[in-house]
Amino acid sequence: MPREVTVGLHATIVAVTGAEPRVLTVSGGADDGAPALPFGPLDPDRHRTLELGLRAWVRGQTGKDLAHVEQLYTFGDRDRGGAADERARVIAVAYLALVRERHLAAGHPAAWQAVYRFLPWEDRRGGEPALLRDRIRPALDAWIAAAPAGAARRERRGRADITFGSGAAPWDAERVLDRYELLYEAGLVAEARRGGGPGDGGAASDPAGFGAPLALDHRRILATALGRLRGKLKYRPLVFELLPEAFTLLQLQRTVETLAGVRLHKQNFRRLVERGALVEGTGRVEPATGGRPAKLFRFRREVQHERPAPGVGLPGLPVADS
Amino acid sequence: MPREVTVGLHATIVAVTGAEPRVLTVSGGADDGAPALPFGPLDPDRHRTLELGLRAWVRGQTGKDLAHVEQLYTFGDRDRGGAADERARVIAVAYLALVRERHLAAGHPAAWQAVYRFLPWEDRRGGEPALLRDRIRPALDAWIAAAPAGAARRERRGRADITFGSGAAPWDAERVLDRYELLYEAGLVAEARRGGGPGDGGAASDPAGFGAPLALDHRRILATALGRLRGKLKYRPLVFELLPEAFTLLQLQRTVETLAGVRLHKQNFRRLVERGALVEGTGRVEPATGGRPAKLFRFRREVQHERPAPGVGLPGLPVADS
DNA sequence: TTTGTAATTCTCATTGTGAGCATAATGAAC
DNA sequence: GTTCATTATGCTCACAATGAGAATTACAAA
Repeated sequence: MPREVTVGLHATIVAVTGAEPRVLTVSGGADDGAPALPFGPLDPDRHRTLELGLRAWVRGQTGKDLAHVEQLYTFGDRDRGGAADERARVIAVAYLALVRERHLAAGHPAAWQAVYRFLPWEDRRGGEPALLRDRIRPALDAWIAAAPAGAARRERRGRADITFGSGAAPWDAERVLDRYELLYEAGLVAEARRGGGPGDGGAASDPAGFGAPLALDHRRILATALGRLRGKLKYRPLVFELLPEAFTLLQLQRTVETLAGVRLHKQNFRRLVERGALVEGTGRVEPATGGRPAKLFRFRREVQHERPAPGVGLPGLPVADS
Repeated sequence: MPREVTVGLHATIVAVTGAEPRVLTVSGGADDGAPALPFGPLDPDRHRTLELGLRAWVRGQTGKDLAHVEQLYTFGDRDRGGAADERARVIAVAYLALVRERHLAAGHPAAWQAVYRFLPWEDRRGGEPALLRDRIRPALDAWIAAAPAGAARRERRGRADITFGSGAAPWDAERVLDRYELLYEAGLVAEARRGGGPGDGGAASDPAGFGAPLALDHRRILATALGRLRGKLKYRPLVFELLPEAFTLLQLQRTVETLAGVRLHKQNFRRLVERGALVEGTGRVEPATGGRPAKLFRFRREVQHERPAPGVGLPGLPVADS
């Protein structure tokens, strides 16, 4: 008898609070202790569309309506990081959702976690993190050297240079998934060492320094989500889904930086925002945040119907603030 | 008893021949006569991954191995353009595949069709097509005028301007899906008028001038594929999957133009290709194609490991050849 | 030889991007 | 009450990328 197929709707729900991007996780019910992304099964009888199905169970679990929702990717490997299920084949349709508040309905097993706990090498706001220099690059060098000399080794070297940046190639903030997959192939993230045995390398802490693991292939999904989010910031006004109604330009910039994982040049950032006519002043000012009071702005929703790609442009290179 | 879920793997197989992008279709087995994209069901027992499943049945059907394959989107609406199936909920995972040859194993019900038969407004190589000026824009104007005056109408106007271009917004070649969906909402494509009755508006010809329909939601899938392909051309060297081993720069340019649906400035195009070090000379020349003989080039596969985004840049604006 | 068609080389103006200087407006420290 | 730290805001400059086109070269066919 053929196995059945079930469809799981996975949500990567992202908010930004305290200058950190955070993701909603539930305590992992899987075979290891790692937290998991929340998900609900598709009810083929009740959910008219996949997205509506997702919204329905998220509302049921957290009492919140999702603002921005977009489909990310469909994962369907037979053994998605856990033990293969003998009874049913599980297909995971992953979504990215953005929410403003981090408030949760009380009594839920869900919790907000800093995204960079799971992908620490992605946060370069303070320059290249020591983790990258001291641990990841050496480990990658070893992985490269482990390949037979010649084309195979050059291939590994090239991939590492492109994904993690090097002299020639800068650092492409969007290649989040490429980087995670490279670390996975090199056997450096805990998930790669999970043979299927319970508790095998799946510690929720991060002793090795290569980021805390998530259940099954959920860290891959999170990497997909962060990469997509970073890419889309450039040409869609997504940041505003994460900000309060009124905000200062510095808040806006910090939120973008937080997601992009790099610092931006303040004056140029403002030039872009103004040129794009993305915001309009409210007339009010934010009472002193430590310096000269900042004007408060609100998002001009009309831009979406005015210009083709109204995003908060990320520059090519990460640039330090002056 | 809950309905079962089955997963279909849909392939948008694209090749470029005779200065036209073509897509592989099969004669529609659905409730109308429109052709369909080929697809095969996921076998949960035999296919280890979704992509392997797709490759397996494509190989079985056409005897060909796919070169480039990427996942596009997962469609799961209950009523995906056809009559709702009472027994099973069908989820469609759509893929884009690129192939070089258009040769088909003999005796197959598949056929290559020009992509622009289904999306005629997307081909602007000869300037804005008359279809757009004479039929689509007037029809859209009527649709806009049909909305209650005020915000609703401005919203429709804005969407039409952005997706189909206007004075302010140029023409964004990548917004293929947006355009199709707008035409669908405005009730202008045949699929939108299919109530479910057989033969209802599903004629394979194109009397109304809004493109030939495909079965179910397959034209939506095709639009997704073309949009993705156009976008990815810019930062990935995908064109070369569609070209022979050796080619002239004009062949390369024509292939890009064919997919992008716009003419490009020859000199600038060559500058981009050279600057990107995407190709290398073979030393041979193409014996006269009508003028001065052209050097033959081959793709430098190494670039993929050298630079982060080695694409054949599409310019922002469509520019006539000089 | 003339003509048509491409291939190839160069210029040039305009715009966009990365960086940095200078000035203004606050609250907190002394 | 002056100084200082901190942030907002305005302006300039160099340089790279882009869009457009002139000019020149190489070949086949008429």
